[in-house]
Amino acid sequence: MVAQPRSAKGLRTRARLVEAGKAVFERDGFLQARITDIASEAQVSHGSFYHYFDSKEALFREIAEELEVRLVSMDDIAHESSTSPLDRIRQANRTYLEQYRREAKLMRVIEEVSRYDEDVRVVRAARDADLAARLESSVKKLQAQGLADERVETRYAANALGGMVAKFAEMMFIGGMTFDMDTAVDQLTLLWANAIGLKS
Amino acid sequence: MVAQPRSAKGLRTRARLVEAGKAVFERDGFLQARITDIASEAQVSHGSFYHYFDSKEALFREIAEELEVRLVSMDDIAHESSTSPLDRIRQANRTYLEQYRREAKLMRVIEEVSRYDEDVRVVRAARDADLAARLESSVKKLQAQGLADERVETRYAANALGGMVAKFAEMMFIGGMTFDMDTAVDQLTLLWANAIGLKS
Amino acid sequence: MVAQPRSAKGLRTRARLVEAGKAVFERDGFLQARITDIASEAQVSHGSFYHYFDSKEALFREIAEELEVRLVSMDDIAHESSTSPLDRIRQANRTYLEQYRREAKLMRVIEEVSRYDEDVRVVRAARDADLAARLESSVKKLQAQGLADERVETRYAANALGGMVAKFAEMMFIGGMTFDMDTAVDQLTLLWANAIGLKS
Amino acid sequence: MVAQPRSAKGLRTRARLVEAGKAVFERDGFLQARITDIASEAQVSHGSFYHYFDSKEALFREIAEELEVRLVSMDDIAHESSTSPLDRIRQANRTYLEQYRREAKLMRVIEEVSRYDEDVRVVRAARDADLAARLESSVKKLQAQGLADERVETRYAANALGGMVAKFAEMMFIGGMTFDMDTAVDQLTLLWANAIGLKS
DNA sequence: CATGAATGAGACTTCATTCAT
DNA sequence: GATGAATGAAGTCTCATTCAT
Repeated sequence: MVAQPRSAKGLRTRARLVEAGKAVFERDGFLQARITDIASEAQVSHGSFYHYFDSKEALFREIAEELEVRLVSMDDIAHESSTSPLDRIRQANRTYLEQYRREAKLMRVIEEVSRYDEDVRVVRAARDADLAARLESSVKKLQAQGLADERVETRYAANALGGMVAKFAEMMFIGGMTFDMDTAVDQLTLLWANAIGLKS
Repeated sequence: MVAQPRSAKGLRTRARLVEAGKAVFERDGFLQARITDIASEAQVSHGSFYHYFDSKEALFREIAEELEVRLVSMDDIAHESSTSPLDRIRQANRTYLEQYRREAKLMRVIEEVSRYDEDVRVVRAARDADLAARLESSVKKLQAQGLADERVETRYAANALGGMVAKFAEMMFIGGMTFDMDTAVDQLTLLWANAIGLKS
Repeated sequence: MVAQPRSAKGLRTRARLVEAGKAVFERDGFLQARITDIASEAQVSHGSFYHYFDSKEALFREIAEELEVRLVSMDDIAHESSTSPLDRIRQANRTYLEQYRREAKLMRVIEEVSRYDEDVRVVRAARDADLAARLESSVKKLQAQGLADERVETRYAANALGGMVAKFAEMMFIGGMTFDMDTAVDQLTLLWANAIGLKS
Repeated sequence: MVAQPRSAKGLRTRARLVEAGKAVFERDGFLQARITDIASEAQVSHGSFYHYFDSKEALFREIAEELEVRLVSMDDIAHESSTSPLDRIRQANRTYLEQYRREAKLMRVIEEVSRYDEDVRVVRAARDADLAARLESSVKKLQAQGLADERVETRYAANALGGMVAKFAEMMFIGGMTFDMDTAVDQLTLLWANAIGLKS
């Protein structure tokens, strides 16, 4: 049973623990991270951790959720500024890769934890689902306008192409494979546009 | 350091441990699996495990490698029986999905472990790299024949499209999303062929 | 060291803590009861507890003492209104059982704590001793009047018979054994009167 | 999950742990006893404890059960050698007090733990119930032979008088009150015989 | 008087691995 | 080859109590 901080000081301490958690998780991974390390990184006693969080899992879930929320909301912003279909796709791909790069270390841990923590898996999957839903409606619109291949099943395509970008980002920023950012954006955009048969 | 079994009995015991390991890893995941469980599943005393394997990791690596070898070799076989480029792509996609389905439980654990065990990650990545390499040479050939979009950078495309299929399989067989197998094969093939601008 | 409250407000807060303590101890037992729970039950901050009590033990001792005082003092009242020796015994037994029933939950905890807190054990034993002392003088008087068995050693009898009633109450109200109240009073009285050879 | 020892050595180690547990529990009480102390008393490593017992509670339950079994079975033996009703009562009382004295330290801890461990409470209560049942049938028989007060309800009397002896033993051997053994036996026997109106 | 943040001692428990038989 | 007893490092978590505000 954890307490919500009721004072400014408590709020600050809690925030320090979140920051410390991020740093330690990024550095050591989830399993290797010890409560003790997180506490001392945050300059609080070991027991104070348990004022604010029930467990290591609870802290990680909060960090993961916060990241997911941030990524999705930034996605939204990105979309508004686009114009032509091709530009929108390019913009979305660039945004995705750049965000992934910025949070690559944490993404690596999220990918790890999502394999054995159901809560994190759900949060993680929600972002993919959200992305896929938007892609799907976008492809549908293009088909309706006669601008995309009619044979493409939108649900399959959205998940496949969304997965393609996600996996590519993972290979690029976590897997250690070397790709050039601009080329990556261009190529993913080209493959995507081709795949759905986008007519410029 | 473990001894290679020299007697038929030792060989059988070792094989039983591998089978037991597969069963327990599939059931409990890597972290939850305990040596004790594996040993008793194999009807072997707890201590005997260490006659044959250095550690839990060592056993898992062997199981993972064995699976990867099997998957890649089946891939090869699949390829020989194909004819037209489109059929070859279709056949490759179908084979991939079917193999993944067959070994989904173990694949899940491999995905898990590859996040924190470097050895497993390398093995896991090797398969993707192998697949990508073949895809790359295949796309190159098609471009040379004027049958594929010249703008496509083969290395990027191979990794992106290989990743697309891999990720789709994961969503389908581990992530719990519902897709129809035949439709999945068709759609992945369509997207792929479109993506590289395959001219029939 | 704690301060005695000097203000009416402090007095009320202290009383609330005592009430809350009783409730929580009755509900959770002594070991399971946490200061936090008692404080929040009393609508007081966690830290305020230590304004009024040195420790969980100190609070419990106060509660236990207050209860013991109540039981004993009510005993006295009961005695004054009795007439014949048999009636007095009956009345004492009934009073004891009824008081025990009323405070059964707390008695349970007192029995628990008296096993590992010397102070509580002393308080608890004092009541038995007090009761036994009165019983002893009562039996002595009866012997002097030729109304009770001369062979009975008053100190042994007082403790044995007092213990009999105490233990019976515990079995009945804490141990979960089913006895009828009126029958219990009658039987304990009969056994008691017989035991000391009371001549009516 | 604990292992049953399968070798003579294991059997010995387990027995050592039980002995060590008894010693430490008697010395420190249940709450103060630490696994570490029990293990080092038994000259085994801390972790070895968990080969044989799930927890401190599990070990204590075994010790308590073993004692109860021993007490009840010794009771049986005692009964066979008696002759007249009065002698049988005297013999039973003496046996009870002597056994209690012999195991007083452990009885103290059992009384303690039975207040917060349901399993121990049940085991503890079973002995009282067993004793009460035998007393009851004994009183019934005497009533049938016209040798005991007809007004006595056997179930109430059995529990009350059984409780009397039990409580007296506790006061005498745990509570620190000073009583002479022979006098105690005589007086309890006298009170008991009187209480049920035993006609010699 | 009241608050609640901070502390840290202290114990439990798990399980991979070693080793004597 | 096989057994299973023994080890002990390592880390989690609880909660009574203190103290600055």
